[in-house]
Amino acid sequence: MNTSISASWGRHINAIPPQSGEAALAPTSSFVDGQCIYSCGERADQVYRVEFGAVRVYRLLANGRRQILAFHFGGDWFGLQSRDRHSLNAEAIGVTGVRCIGLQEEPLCRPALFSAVLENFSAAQEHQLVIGRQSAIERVAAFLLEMSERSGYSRRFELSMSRVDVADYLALTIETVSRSLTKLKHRGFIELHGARGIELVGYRGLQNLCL
Amino acid sequence: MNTSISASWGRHINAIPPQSGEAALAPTSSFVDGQCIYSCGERADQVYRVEFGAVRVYRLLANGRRQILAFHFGGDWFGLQSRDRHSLNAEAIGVTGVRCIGLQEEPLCRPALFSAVLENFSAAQEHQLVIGRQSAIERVAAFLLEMSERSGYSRRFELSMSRVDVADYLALTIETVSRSLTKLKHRGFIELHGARGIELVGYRGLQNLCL
DNA sequence: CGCCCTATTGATTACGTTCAATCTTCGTGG
DNA sequence: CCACGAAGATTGAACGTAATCAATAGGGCG
Repeated sequence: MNTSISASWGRHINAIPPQSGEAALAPTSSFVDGQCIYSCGERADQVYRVEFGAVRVYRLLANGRRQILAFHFGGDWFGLQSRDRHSLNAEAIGVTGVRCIGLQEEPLCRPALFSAVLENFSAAQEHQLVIGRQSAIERVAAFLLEMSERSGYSRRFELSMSRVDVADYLALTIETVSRSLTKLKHRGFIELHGARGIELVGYRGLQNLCL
Repeated sequence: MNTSISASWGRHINAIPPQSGEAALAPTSSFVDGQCIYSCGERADQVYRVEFGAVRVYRLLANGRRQILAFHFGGDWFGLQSRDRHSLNAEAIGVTGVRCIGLQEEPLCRPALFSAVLENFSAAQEHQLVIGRQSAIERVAAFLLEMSERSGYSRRFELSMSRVDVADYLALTIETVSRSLTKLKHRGFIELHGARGIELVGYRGLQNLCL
């Protein structure tokens, strides 16, 4: 059995009106924490870009197990699928702004979209490596480095997601994530500032853990 | 520690001359078992399509651990990267024919390529689910169903890869793969015919295992 | 037929999960 | 501003699954 999933909000209704210059192609919608952006089974006729906040893309398995496949942050494209219906769910993490672009307006083969998919693909492969062949502590170290990279390689940053999300991203339990963080702290690689604050003290040490 | 990796062959030299009709755009090369098609660090200026045989795409980690990210079979495109250099290795499994297409000749945004990437991306995500949240026996069951699907949903087929490859694909050890196969046999889901032959007796039972 | 490589099976160990209890953090209201 | 409560996070103990180490069996090829 796995971590229980907090109730998700219903779908979003009120879209922010399109901003001048961007015209009707790219309306921005705002979502609250946990709100669904799209869900498994829906038609996949839009592609999305995170404006602010963060997004988790995940799937639920029969027995309640959840796997988060990716986190997306400002500037990231997401929601592209090979089939015409979504096979995954996307939810906002905290207050999040998302720009939606209809695929009929947007040529599917636009270079920007192409490289966005390649980027997503590449990230998925990297993550396969992490969850496939890394130990718990190595996964957490890799995760912290990834999050640091996403905040412009800063030494000190705040995680936008809870331990449950981290665990379901790394295919671990929250307990193991917590224990691994504690070990990293004791080894002098990181400092913890509250539940979300992370400071990377031994950046190089963390990198050595990951390979 | 992990399974030791058999020595790989050097790079391929003698390409089969381009076939009439396909012109110089798509020369087909033939590879022997274990031969390298491309390796990590090389320039990624080509995209490939499997003509016959099979291909494994993998990465080696520092401590000798190997993760196979994908198997590719006849008709599959592979080798597309987000950066200009390969971050992975590709090797032939058995005698394998591969059609190479230079990216300068081929517009990167060609619809066929786009959907090929989406297909690869989708497969990578599915595999993330399997190695992230499935038990050993569930992974092996999922693998057998995947291989069956790749052979046209046939009930009886031959695996093209060894147990080591299966293990490194499923992020398990060969012993665990072997034990899981034995369990599946004892439960009446499959029959084993030699080391490579698989017969799916309880197709539905296998599917129930995977979700 | 015999050898070597691959696969299977067995025994033990180690790592992460599970179950359970405590502590921290953060939001709310007095 | 502090006290309270609830949710999230940490820590602890026992358990279970897969890894490891080791030995045997099977299959393919000379």
